[in-house]
Amino acid sequence: MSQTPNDLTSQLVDNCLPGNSIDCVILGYDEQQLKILLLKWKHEDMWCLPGGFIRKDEDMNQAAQRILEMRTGLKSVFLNQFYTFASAKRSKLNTEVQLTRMDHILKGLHGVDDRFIDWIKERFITTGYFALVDIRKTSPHPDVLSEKCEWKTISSLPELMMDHNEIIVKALEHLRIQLNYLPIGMSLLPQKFTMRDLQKLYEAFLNTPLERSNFQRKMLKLGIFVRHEKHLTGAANKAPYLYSFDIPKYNELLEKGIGFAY
Amino acid sequence: MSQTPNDLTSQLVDNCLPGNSIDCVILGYDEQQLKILLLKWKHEDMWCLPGGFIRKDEDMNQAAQRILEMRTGLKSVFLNQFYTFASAKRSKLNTEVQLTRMDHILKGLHGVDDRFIDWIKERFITTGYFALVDIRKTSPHPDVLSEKCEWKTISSLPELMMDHNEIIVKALEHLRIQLNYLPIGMSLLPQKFTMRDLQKLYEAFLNTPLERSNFQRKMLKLGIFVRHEKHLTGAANKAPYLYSFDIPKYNELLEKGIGFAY
DNA sequence: GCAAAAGTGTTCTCTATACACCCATGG
DNA sequence: CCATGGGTGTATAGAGAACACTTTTGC
Repeated sequence: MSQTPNDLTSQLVDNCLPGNSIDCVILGYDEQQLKILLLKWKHEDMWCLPGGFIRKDEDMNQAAQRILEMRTGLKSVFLNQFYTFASAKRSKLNTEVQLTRMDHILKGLHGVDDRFIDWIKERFITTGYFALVDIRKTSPHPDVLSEKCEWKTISSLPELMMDHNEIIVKALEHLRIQLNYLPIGMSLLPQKFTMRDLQKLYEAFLNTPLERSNFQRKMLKLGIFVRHEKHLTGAANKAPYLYSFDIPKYNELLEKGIGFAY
Repeated sequence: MSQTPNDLTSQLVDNCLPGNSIDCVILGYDEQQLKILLLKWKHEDMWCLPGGFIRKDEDMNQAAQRILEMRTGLKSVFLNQFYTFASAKRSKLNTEVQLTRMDHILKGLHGVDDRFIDWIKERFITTGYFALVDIRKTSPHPDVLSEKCEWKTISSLPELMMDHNEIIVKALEHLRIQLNYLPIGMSLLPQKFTMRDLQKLYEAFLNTPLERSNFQRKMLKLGIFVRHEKHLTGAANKAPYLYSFDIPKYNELLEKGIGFAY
């Protein structure tokens, strides 16, 4: 296994901050369900959040953007830091079996040597970011450790590595509390959508059904929508209007919070 | 300058995580104003947030509690992590003059050697915590670098070291967004208080005057208060009732958020 | 009695909610 | 013309805002 200045060891051990990492909870919405992008390890039924490390000359927020772009192909989407996980034992949450497998996978990679193994086994503090993306615009790419990168429905997530389940729980908690200040509609829906789409999205977040006609009226009264042509679905019923967001007005309103109760 | 196993250098360099620190925005309320606890450096007109480092075997949240207790004497108060500051240049925000002074102070301390200086000059990622405390219960203590530890009114803060002003701004932003989910009344006021006290507190947060009679009615309707005896101030007017929080009910309501608009 | 602040009442408006009704669409 | 879902109307109850009125306290 030849060592070049570009191999994994030098990329990480020499160029990244030791003991600090990033994990991304990337949220999407499709088929009326909230989904999270997860990675599956090579040859193992072991899932984890997309993550990475911070280069020595790089802002952590930049690093998170870089990681997000590598996994989704997306630039400039909504991305927020939400919590830093730093319990002393978090790297020890893996079982013996998991550790052995991890070792095996790592040693099979090109450019990994003992220096790398020592580096990665230290205590790590990881900062969680969450992103809101339009699933249809993403093209998921696995990283070197994984063979799959897939959207998983939030209500049926697999067991995850280390404390990654906890990280997701915390992300969703933050989401709930900040809901009124987050651009969920604009980030998660395609550019043009129906009021029904938007309602279903809110229902997914609030986990409760909302009254159709009141939702429509209250939303439109906010004055943040542009109405477009009607959308003929081919179904035997009245065609709904398509809407998009009036972005300046949307952002202005977001500052104050977009509150709902219905 | 003798080196013992208990000196500053070994306490920090050998026992703490490198490159990671903690800064605390400790919020109190007194004389109808929000205040933050700040430290003043020895011999210099240079202020900063109380902070510290994480021991190698210690959870970061524990470390924050330890730091808070050292500066205020308080255990078990409301303490929340809110953001991790990790721009690549944040340690380089100090001016040349500040750096020289810092060097001078550090070298004057017992148990500081070159190893320490090298350690402290590396890039640091700092995690911000904010605490809500009852000022009357605190007894502020300076740390080794500082000669004063004082409450400063939020509307007239001094210039702070590095990015500490930015950290405070971010803390207040988080506070504003999470306001309805934070136990501000219970944490910042003394155990017994009047409705007027509570109103003034909310006015300080919301930065807007509220209508007295409506505030009182709406608050009491929440059903989270216990009414006590009247409080005779000695002033020539009707004496107000004292109240305290019904803690179980208060916590239950907090989960859902205590919303205000008045 | 008077001033000041606490406590309670009243009125008006606005919003949330529930549900009724009509409209478009395709079979 | 019927079933289905979209769009609009309406009646009622409750919340919020403004302000009037009464009560308590010390001088």
